[in-house]
Amino acid sequence: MATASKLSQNRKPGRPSKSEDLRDVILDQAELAFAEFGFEGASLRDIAGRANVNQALTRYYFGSKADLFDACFLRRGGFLAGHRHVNLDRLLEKTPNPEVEDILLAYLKPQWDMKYSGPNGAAFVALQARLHAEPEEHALRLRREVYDASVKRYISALCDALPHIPRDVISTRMAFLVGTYLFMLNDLGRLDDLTDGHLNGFGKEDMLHQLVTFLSAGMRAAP
Amino acid sequence: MATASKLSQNRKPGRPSKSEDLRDVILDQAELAFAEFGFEGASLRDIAGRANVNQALTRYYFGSKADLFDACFLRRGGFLAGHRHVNLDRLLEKTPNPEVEDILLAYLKPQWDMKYSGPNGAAFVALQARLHAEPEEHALRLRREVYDASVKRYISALCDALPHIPRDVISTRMAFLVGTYLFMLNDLGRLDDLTDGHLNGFGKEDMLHQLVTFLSAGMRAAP
DNA sequence: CTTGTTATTATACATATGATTAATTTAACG
DNA sequence: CGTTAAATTAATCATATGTATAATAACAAG
Repeated sequence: MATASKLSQNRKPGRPSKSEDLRDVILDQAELAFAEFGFEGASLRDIAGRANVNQALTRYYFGSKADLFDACFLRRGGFLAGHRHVNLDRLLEKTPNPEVEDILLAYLKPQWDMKYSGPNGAAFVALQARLHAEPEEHALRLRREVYDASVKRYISALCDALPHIPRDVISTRMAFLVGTYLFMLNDLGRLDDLTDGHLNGFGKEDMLHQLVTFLSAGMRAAP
Repeated sequence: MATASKLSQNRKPGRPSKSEDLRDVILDQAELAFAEFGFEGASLRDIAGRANVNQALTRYYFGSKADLFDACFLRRGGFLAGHRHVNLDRLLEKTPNPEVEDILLAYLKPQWDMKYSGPNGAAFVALQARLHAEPEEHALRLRREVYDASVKRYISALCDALPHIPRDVISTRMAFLVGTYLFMLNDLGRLDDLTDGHLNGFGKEDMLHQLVTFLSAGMRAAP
């Protein structure tokens, strides 16, 4: 562990550790606000207020509101993509020819865990769902930048596991999958409405298992 | 077909046919704007401008901005739910014990057709996707009001077709399904990104078929 | 035509917002 | 301590927005 003096050497002068904290505090609160109200609905004043910080600080650190949103998304999105990447590495290392279920689980689990890691994790799920519903070109670029590489690796893994199914079909089904789990995670709390409350019997892990079962069967279906 | 004189008798005095048209023109333009920019992002001025109408007219006809949004959603949402209802009626009448594929197709086709019925149909799909990503209580009530009854009927039909699968599981999978097709329809134009352009070979009908295949397999999966 | 009701517009109001600038504080360093 | 650069704040700007009101236009009825 680095000593305090070493840390202060690495740090640029005039930039104390406290400021790094504020940067993250702003990001955390922005995450919550964007998730709850959407990009247009959230206001910089509100975000700054939640963070107990002057509004101009958001501009100082992140530039425009759009830049703040991007920073928000890239932070946790990058973490998520990285986690997925590692999961697939480990799986392929351990099992040369993994089952479809295992591949899907490697993909879904990080998002799942994030959702239940706390309010900000859940907020990020909502953020993703919103971003997917956004038709703007910029939103599309963001998503591609963060996720595309990882998704393509998983498509390849699925192709290996399902050699009799054309790659085009697998790609399409992978897109189905993204919609399914995103929507589902975001809507989970209200799923009871459809089940007349019978859903309470399912725990979080049960639900993940159900999702994997459902999606694996879809992946395996003869085209 | 009613004569012009008869029509003018049915109409309330002081409410000429032209005004009914404007009401719909506003709804059409609001639909496009809400779909493109979201509820907060769309502005009444912009909507009124597109409709070549004074902004105060939106208030005159619909009240608040939120009311306009609701009217927007209920109009086409009601049409959609009705279409689904009829489709299931006809299916059950024709085939007492229909296949899962037929049930799902009856559910999905109306939305599919709407998407390709023109710009406003496509906009409504985007609107739905946005509304689903919205955590507000009001958005939830809207969706439930429009869709819940219809969805529950389809769940029952699926339970009959899959007697060995518990109702809870079917309900959950039906929720999966909604997420899948909504995001997919909304994302369809950009699906090429994942397939390196190979998707062009699939026509609209092919894609619907692929979706039904995928979802049917998921529905049938042993839980 | 006159009247009363509805449809439509022109205009104004109050406010919330993102951006911006200048001033102030904080901390590292010589 | 004093200097310097970065971090943080206070205050202002210009504007876009939803709401609201009053005036006008269109139209049916008598």
